[in-house]
Amino acid sequence: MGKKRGPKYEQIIEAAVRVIARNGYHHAQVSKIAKDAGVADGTIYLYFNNKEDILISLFEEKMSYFVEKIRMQLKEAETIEDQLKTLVTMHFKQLAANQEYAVVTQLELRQSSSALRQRINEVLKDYLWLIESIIIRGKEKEAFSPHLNEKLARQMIFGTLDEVTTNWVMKDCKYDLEAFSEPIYEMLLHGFKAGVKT
Amino acid sequence: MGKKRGPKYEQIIEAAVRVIARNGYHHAQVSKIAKDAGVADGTIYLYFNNKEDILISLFEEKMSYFVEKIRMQLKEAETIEDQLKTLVTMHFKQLAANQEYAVVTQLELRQSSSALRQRINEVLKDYLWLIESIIIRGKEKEAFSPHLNEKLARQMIFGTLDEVTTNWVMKDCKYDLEAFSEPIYEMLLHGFKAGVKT
Amino acid sequence: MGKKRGPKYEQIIEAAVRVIARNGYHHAQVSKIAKDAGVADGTIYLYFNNKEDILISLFEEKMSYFVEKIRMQLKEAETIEDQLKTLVTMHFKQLAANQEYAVVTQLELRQSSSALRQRINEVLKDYLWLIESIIIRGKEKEAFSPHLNEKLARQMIFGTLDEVTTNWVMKDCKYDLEAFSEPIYEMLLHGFKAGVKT
Amino acid sequence: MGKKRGPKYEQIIEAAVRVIARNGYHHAQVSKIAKDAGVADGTIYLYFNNKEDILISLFEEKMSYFVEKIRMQLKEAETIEDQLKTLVTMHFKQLAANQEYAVVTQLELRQSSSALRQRINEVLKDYLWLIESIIIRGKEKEAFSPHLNEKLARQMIFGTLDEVTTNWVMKDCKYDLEAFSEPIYEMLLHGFKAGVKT
DNA sequence: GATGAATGAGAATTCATTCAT
DNA sequence: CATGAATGAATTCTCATTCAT
Repeated sequence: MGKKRGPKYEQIIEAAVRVIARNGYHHAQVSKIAKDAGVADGTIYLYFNNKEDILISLFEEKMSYFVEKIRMQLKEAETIEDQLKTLVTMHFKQLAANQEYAVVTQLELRQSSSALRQRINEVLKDYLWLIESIIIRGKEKEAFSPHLNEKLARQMIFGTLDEVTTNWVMKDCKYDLEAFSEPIYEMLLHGFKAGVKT
Repeated sequence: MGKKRGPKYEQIIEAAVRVIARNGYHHAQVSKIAKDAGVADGTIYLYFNNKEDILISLFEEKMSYFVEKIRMQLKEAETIEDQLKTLVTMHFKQLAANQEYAVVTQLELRQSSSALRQRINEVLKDYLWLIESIIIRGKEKEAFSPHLNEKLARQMIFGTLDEVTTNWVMKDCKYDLEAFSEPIYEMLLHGFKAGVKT
Repeated sequence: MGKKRGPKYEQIIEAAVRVIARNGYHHAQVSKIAKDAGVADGTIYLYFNNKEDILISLFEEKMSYFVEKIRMQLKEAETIEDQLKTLVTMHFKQLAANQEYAVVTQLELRQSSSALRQRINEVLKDYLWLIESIIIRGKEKEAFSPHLNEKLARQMIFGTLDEVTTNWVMKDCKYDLEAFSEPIYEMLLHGFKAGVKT
Repeated sequence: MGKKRGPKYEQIIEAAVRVIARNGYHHAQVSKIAKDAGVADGTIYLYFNNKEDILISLFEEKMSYFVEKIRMQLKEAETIEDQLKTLVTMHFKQLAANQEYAVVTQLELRQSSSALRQRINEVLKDYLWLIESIIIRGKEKEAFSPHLNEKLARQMIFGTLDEVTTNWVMKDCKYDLEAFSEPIYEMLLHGFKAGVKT
């Protein structure tokens, strides 16, 4: 049974990100991760139950930090508009700041079996809910159309951010992702505002 | 080398869709596909160069039909608004009508190696360009904001449609996907109209 | 059952030599031979029982011609010494004149299964016996040592000619094989003369 | 990558000799070798890079021992004549002592692809050079004809020994191979001595 | 006679996981 | 705690041969 935490736990996760980013999901063997982490193959299994568990843990670890950072910034934002802007900006900013991780989440981890992706989605739920709560508050405060379907609006936000980021990663991160924050924010905002008296 | 066309070519593609949808990408062995298609294993290789070629061909075949159908419907649409509406509606309608295929594209085929996904993206380009051309015409006809970034708008459309469809597939296609056409269309339209005097 | 003879019989044999020489034994598929011979795959089986039969027949055909040519030349040779000289010279001369065939016999056909090589040896027997008969006559005429073991002497002749030819083929036939006739003849002759009063 | 040596390295090589001798080259599957060696299939790949590597290693291992043994015996031989005699005797003696290995080298290993045989020839070079050096010394010491072509003489020796051994193996090793040492030695010696004053 | 589309058996290799030390 | 040697299941593709036309 994986007994989490300990210095090696982090080492292994970091090694997994590096190995997957460099070699691709399908060439990221446990033995490579072990070597990169500076531990023996068997040691991996003292910290994780199996290979899938490494990937889930990697995603959990990184994602909770990702969401936490956004959650904190959102507290600074006063209006709903500012919150939406903050969300978009922070999403791009964090992924642009960690391109190795971006490659892993946008491209490599998607090659995992559908079973694993189900579990990854569980981890994502926290973030999706954060997005949805902005929509809900936007409707309450009449900043967004009262007819807005919250789930669909959330899917539009996440789908758009994800597609834009994936395109950027597939172009080898060679242009400025954060520059898209403003136009994406604009389009989303207007999409949600429709019918609101201004 | 695969000499395409012939009745068995279609049989094998259809069998591949069924086998992948039922067993998942990683358990879709060539022998299973052959059996389901009612041909010998070796026969597969008279029509396809290798397993990957089956998947590419499957996607090409289905996707070109998918796009062609939308392209034809678009001709009926007079205004840009109608065209956007048609795009969204037809996208959902066709995937809703072929749930087995939807599972294959939204979930299973994404597990393919990055090499294969590169080739899948090539096939997608035709569709992406069709979407982008609607945006461009929309700007020309001043139906959409003149400041609209065409690529980003295209990514918003595709990202949204894809995310909505994937969520639907992951919920086992148990609700009505086509019902989302209207609200999604509305959000997208307003997102693009922004700043246009009406 | 292969009903030999007919123009295609020869075509197929010649095609087999060419295909094996160019592609190597392991890449000489029946379909390639058929194509090169300008007949359908199935036609091969009207003239030969199976793939092995093509190879055996090829060897038989070529070998009987090879031996016949030597046998005829031997008639011109008056002394045993001349006969030995003729044998060596003709062996090299014929292989040097048909390098494609030399590659096939010296390198490619040896990769065949031991079962096939057993049958090839059967075909060789005629030639081996021709060699042996020279030895025997040499002993009778007291040109060779009376203690000579005929089988061993024959193996020495054939082993030497074969090794020399194989080395030549492995060096891409790029030096003059026939030039070795004289020195090889000399060594063999003296090897057999040993102890004979001269 | 194969980390040679260790008790299993030897086990696997010995198993390969047995399996090939019994089943023939083409039926010597890796799994059979593993089973015979008493290890798991995968273990093979901890010691060898691939199947071909087993065969090369087998040949290297055995051949270097074979040559070393002859080299040592040659030191005991004072005259060139003794050396030639030793060479012939030891060649036959060692193969006669290990009939399973003789079958492998004389028949089975020759079925390998030309790529593999190229590598086998590399290993053989050491032995061929040992033979050639005897010829050279023989000429220097005027035991052999000064006109002797060293390469051809070497090919005569090796070709003869090889042909005699192959004939013996094809007759199921059922007569005494070593008994041929003397007559073969005699023929070779006289072949090389020609023209030498005695 | 001639065709060629269809058949289907057979094997090397990888890599997540274990467990004796 | 940590190690790393050993395990063994699992799958694509080739090609000699057949037989309906």
